[in-house]
Amino acid sequence: MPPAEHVSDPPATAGSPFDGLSLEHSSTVERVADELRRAVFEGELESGTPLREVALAESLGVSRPTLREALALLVAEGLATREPHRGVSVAIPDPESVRDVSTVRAVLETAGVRNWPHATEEARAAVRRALGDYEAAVAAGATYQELNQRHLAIHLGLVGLTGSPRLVSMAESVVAELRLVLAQIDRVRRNARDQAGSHHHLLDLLESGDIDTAVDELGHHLHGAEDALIERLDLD
Amino acid sequence: MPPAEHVSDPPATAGSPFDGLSLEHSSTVERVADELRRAVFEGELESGTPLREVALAESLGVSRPTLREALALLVAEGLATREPHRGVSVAIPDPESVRDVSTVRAVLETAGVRNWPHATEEARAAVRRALGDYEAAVAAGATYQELNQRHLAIHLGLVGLTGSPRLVSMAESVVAELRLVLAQIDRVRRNARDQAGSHHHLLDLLESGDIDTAVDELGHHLHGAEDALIERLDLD
DNA sequence: TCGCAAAGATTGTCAGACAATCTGACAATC
DNA sequence: GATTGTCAGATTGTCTGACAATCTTTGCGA
Repeated sequence: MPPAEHVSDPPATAGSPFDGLSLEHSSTVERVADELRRAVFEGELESGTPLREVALAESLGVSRPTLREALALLVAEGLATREPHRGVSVAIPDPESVRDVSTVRAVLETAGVRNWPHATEEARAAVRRALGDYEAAVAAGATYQELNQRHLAIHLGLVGLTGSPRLVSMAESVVAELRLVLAQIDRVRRNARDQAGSHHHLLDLLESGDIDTAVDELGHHLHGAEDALIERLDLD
Repeated sequence: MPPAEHVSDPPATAGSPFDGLSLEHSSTVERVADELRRAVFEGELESGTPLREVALAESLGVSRPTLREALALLVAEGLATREPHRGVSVAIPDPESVRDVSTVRAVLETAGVRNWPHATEEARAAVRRALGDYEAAVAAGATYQELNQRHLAIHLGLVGLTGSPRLVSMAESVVAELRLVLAQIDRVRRNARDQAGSHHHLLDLLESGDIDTAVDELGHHLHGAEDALIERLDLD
């Protein structure tokens, strides 16, 4: 939820003596939420698993109110669902929500791509960097989780082209839901397709200024991803 | 926050004997959050007002943990901000955030308008109804608050044309921020311009199938609103 | 007047408790 | 045999009270 804390880097070469200082958010509830997210994204918690308050609180060494706040965060992010007097459980992705998430991605990312000519150079550089990192990870044979994460980072970068913090924040939210879906799908067979080619093509189109074709390409890419996800989801 | 509860109506004529059953959500924290939102939207709480936990809890007759959960909701919605060890206070709208909210609105509402031809008839009817309600309120000389609310309902209806619950939910979030801004601006002089003409024109364009012109019209409308808001915000 | 230490206020977190509600099993009734 | 009523256990929703950490303000001395 913290919408991209750092913003203004120190003036390039200056190199303030304080660089690796982030002082982990001391908020206990944030740390608990992070741990829960991690567990969800890594597939340690299966969809539908009830998150019992007392057990979890004790297991994590925090009090129940603190854990409840963390759970509320997870619920707000769509990673878990709460039913009155029945507690919170890990969200169970259904085809309908996958379709909706894809719709949202299409709207947000298309807006970013269309804004490529007017985006800041920094935002454009971020997209190039994300693509480079992804390709490097592919070449290095990274884990499927890292590939998924870097892949999604590219798409977040596209939304970043809008220059709108709120749109990026919204994109982060749906991407989190997507990571949940991916984690569940890949719980057993953990494979992440190499999609570097498609993204590279998209970036080439943008660099050459052919925005309309880029939008089409993005649409196809997202549609394909949506179909693939739903198909695999239906197998369970 | 409840993202459109009802979804599947009973099969048309079937009509289960239980129709008007909604049994208000009894959750205390929800009721507290509702009350706080109301107070913010009605301008009873000025921007920057610190929301002291003990005082508020006592004043509302709830315990501090319960109030804290409600505050967390407000913060998540962007209606309030939390600073570590300094507590929660009513968000203070700055020009930058107004600009960002306008950007988000433009993206979401444009997506809806572009989808007009493919939207469900129900979604289209909702837009017509919202516009009708707004015009009726104008004619009846309703309060500025009701006018604002009905006006924003039209724009929510536009986003509804996408058929995406998540996009609508996101739109609701930014609209809430906008209501906060409006409440603060109109705290003293409470005037809401009559904008029925512009919206009617937009709907006419949609009905006639001239989507591109409608998108342009929407862009102008939003841009004008953004400028007007920022101008008035700077006066304070 | 300015800087600094002590006091007060406020938040972050915890522990324990109780009522309301859900779940499931079993008995009672039609 | 199926529906309904009842009960025990488990879990959540909420409250009370408390304590340490931190922020803000007051007051004092240079």
